[in-house]
Amino acid sequence: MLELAILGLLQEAPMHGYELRKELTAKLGAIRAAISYGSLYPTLRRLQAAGWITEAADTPATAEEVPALTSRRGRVVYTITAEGKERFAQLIAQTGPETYGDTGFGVHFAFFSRTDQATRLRILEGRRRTIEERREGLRDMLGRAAERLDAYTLELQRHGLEACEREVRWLEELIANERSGRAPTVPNDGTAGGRREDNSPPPPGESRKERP
Amino acid sequence: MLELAILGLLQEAPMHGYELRKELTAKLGAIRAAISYGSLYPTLRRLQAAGWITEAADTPATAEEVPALTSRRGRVVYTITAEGKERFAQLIAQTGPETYGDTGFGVHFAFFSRTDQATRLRILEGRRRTIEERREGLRDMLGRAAERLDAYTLELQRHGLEACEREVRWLEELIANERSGRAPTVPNDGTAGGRREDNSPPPPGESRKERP
DNA sequence: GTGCGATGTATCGGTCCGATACATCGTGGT
DNA sequence: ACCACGATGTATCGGACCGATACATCGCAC
Repeated sequence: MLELAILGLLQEAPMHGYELRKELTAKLGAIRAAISYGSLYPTLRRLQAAGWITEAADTPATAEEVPALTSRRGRVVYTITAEGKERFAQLIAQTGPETYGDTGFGVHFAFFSRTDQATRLRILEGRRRTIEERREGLRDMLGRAAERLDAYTLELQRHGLEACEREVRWLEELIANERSGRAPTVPNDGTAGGRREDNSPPPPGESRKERP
Repeated sequence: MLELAILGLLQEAPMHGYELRKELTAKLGAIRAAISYGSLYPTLRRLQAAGWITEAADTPATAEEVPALTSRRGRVVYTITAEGKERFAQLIAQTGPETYGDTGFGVHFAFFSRTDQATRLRILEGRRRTIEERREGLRDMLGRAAERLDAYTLELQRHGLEACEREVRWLEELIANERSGRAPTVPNDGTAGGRREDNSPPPPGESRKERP
């Protein structure tokens, strides 16, 4: 999963590790907390060994002018290679069980703008299937096995069931949208607030002021 | 996390691995898919080495009668020890950042019927704090950095934000309920009260008897 | 002038997962 | 009478990922 995410991000611009982590956190913030360096750096090493990215010290071209003190030491910039782009295309196009799990789906979805429509549809439907199954499992539990579980566990299941139902509805919408031809849900104009059409009552006083 | 869950389950009844996994999946079905044997068995080994559980072959006492053919071979039953119960009490009572993450919170919550009220409250509030922070991060993203992200990523964030808001509301309810004294929430029909004959006496001034 | 938070790279031990292997049991189909 | 198949059941291995930790630089506020 990390491999896919890194390759996808480096396709937008070369970056160094710290930056990569920040972008990763921004892009995947909805599904995972923050990528650990303990996985990031080894993965970068692995990608480099496979020839999918290249590593270059970030010494400015005018290095001789400020050689020692301000030398920006250590900063290592990673760039994706042609083989890396190929690898990304291969990873992003392939679907399977691991694509439908929470993390896998999230990462794939985050790169939907680089995924062709047929694959997008396949992933959305596979994810829906997965969540529907989880939902049915929870329904069964709340029905048949309810008396075996204590009230807290039951409440947890109930909350999980609700989340499943909600996600299925969300996926339905996305699938319908996808089939109708238009790419994303609602296009993002410059007004930065996402869409609102169902709920979210309190917009007013929020017009972005500059710093006081 | 697995350690806590296993200790908690074995406190209800001795079990063998397969059964443990099923119960684990039932109890934690809302938060994780299914526990892998690749983590279950090594953890069992670890718990046994620490003296928190004991292992016993499930050969029936009348084994001599049907020695070879129907010998139920292999079946290994694990039982929690006194030290194990102590360890569980210690684990269930301690709170910290890892208690507020998705998995950690779920496992702790699933054993709330064995947790004293003060700890329950502390965990619920910590979780709420964590989700609120995640929510703020997503809000910022959707506000400030919206133009830097494509429509699909934005939609993912929006969905994540909604989930955060929903969970915060859920937690508020649980906290209010907890403060008011009644143990679990009372969801749909009010008949969800399935309890087993647990003994959870240790914390004073907490344990709820079922007589109003 | 100095402490402190952000930037930045890197490793280590440990937890957990997915794939795989293998054996037994009951049931139903042919 | 046979056996295929899915459930039950135990177990290991390689790999992905995390949390803690260490260390060094930079800008800036006090």
